[in-house]
Amino acid sequence: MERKRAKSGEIRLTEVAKLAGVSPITASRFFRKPEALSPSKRERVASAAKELGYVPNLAARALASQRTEVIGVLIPSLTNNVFSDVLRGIYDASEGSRYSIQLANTRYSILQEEQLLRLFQAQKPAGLIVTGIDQTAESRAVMEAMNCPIAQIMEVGPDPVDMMVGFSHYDAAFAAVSHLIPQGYQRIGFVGAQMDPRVQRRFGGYRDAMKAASLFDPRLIVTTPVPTSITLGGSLLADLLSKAPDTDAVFCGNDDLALGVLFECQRRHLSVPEDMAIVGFNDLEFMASAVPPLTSVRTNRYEMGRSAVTMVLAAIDGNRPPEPVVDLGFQLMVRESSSPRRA
Amino acid sequence: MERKRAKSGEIRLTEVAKLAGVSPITASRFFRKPEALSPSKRERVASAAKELGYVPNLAARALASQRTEVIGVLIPSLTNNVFSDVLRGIYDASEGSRYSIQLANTRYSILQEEQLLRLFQAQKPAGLIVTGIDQTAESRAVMEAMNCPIAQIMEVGPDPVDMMVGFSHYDAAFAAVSHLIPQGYQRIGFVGAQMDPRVQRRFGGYRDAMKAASLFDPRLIVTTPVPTSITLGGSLLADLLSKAPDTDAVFCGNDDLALGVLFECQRRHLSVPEDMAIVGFNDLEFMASAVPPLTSVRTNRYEMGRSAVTMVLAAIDGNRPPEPVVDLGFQLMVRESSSPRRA
DNA sequence: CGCGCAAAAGGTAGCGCTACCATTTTTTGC
DNA sequence: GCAAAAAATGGTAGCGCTACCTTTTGCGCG
Repeated sequence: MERKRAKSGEIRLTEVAKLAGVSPITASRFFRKPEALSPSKRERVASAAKELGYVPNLAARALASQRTEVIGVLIPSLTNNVFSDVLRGIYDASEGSRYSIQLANTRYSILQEEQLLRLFQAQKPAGLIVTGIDQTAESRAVMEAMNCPIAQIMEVGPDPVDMMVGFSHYDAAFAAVSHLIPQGYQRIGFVGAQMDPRVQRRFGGYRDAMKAASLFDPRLIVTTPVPTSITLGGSLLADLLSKAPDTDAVFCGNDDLALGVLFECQRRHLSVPEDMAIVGFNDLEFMASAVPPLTSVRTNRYEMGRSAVTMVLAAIDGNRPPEPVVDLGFQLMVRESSSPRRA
Repeated sequence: MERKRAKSGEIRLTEVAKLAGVSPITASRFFRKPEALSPSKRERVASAAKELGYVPNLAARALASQRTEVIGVLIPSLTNNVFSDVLRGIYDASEGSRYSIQLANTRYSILQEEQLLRLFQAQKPAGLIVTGIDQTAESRAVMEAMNCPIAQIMEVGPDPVDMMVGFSHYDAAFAAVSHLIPQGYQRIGFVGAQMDPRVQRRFGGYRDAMKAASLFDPRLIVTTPVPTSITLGGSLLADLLSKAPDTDAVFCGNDDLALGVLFECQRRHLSVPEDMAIVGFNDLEFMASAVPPLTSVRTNRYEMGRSAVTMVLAAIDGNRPPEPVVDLGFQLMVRESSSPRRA
């Protein structure tokens, strides 16, 4: 009894072709370029496929055609609301294209990122979207070897691997802090968590804006590598106030911290902005509906995801954008929490 | 000039085998079962692979072996914080296993879900995790045809496709509302958004708890199919108060709405809980740090993701759990926002 | 009515890997 | 010290699909 390799038992393209009375290659074309078939054959293949419940084998397709219809996406966190907006943009833009998104989570670890990139490499994605511009040399080497369009998102900077869509966190933070100063605030604290590269650049903007106004004081700075959360914002404000009780404003590394700071102010019966101004970063949805509404830096997260995919898809089709680096900018949303000081 | 099919140009296993002086199949084994090689060959293959920078071709592997090392995950939303916790559990549990997660977003559409399931089917994942228990008949048929372990998460119910990890949204809502009543609240409103199946079951719990106490009144109910947000919570409370100005408590379909309700109360100078009690659902991180702290129903989201993956992985290895349906329960977190009424 | 050309369809030969045996080498038991 | 069992290795033949090229068909036109 001849024992041959077990077949998968699934319907194959050949069976569909046979039922439709065409050659396998014609059936194959039906799924890839239906307009290349004559209407009669198209009809026959379609009904044969439906009758048999044919499901194409993507692995076989990928192997034979040497390409996949997958776009890999690397993001550092799923918990952070910021990325959910980026992802919405990514998913929306990929909708309708025949590409599907493969998401991976680096957890803010560049080593994890390196590993995931190698995993993606084995998958030969048609395109790649990675977060940030601080990859390891090894990661860069892998990306450069991947031979597919790559978009770095969230930031802009020199020396893109391929394409870039983002904005300057430094400039945005600089603008936010520079807005507070003429409003009459002097003892402006910085609270930051996670301290990933982007938060560090925001800190840089804060520092330089403060120095430019001769207001910089290291006692006004409270940071932690702990992942960000709303609760953490409260503790960090408590720390800040114990170090610098005369703090009259806080620039927060992100909006979650800002909301935590607001709650802590409420708990301490500090009124905002009279006793304490608050400025956040990202302008998440709740900032406008908090009481009082909180000032923040609006960033175009949805659009960032959307453009990254659009650029990658265009590049796959050979239409590279004229300018590989796109700066989407930011917008300071001034609200009651940073109103001019009356004192 | 003979024109043959273009090779990918990448290093293949054969090349690695040649350099290592072993047969291709031995090299292949090195990557799948290294302990089956003698130490000397293992060493030689390893260094050959490294020297050539070999990257395995996953498509070829999947085609030849008839399986993949991918677990498909279908969730309805990326924006909703609830799922980010589930996803963390999923990613954490898959870490270390050789399986990778392929995430897809149904956007609360069962038709989208159907389509994505078909896409997954073509990929032959080793396992599948889907959200909820309300799939279309067509979706169920696809899942049953997929011949891989499947876990439904977020809810428990009768008739699992395969396995289930969740809790009863009905019971949780019933418990939350039943807690409010003996505290002295009578005119307890319900605000809900999105109104996906789980929120509808929460509403069922609310309704039945209210009816059981003879407090049910349709004027106390405000819902919208619009996706949930914090801001929306404020508008829904406004609607509720215009329909039923004597409302003295609100049970919110989720925590975002609850926070929005809190902000709206602050805006209207209604004190919580004296003028208005608030109860949310899910117990997101901010509930405990809000001012006042907000009562909510804690759900084991992280654990849900973790167990789902653990169960699927075990099932892949042939170790099906004795009980296919796991109820992770819930916990009512009573906080100041639902303190006993003084009036 | 045959010619030329484009469109449609088909044949062949892999894509890079692993399942399934068969074979060789090493270990073990007595 | 030798047979039997176990471990390590190799040869062969696909997995299901599509690239590449060739052949057939359809059709307008002189």
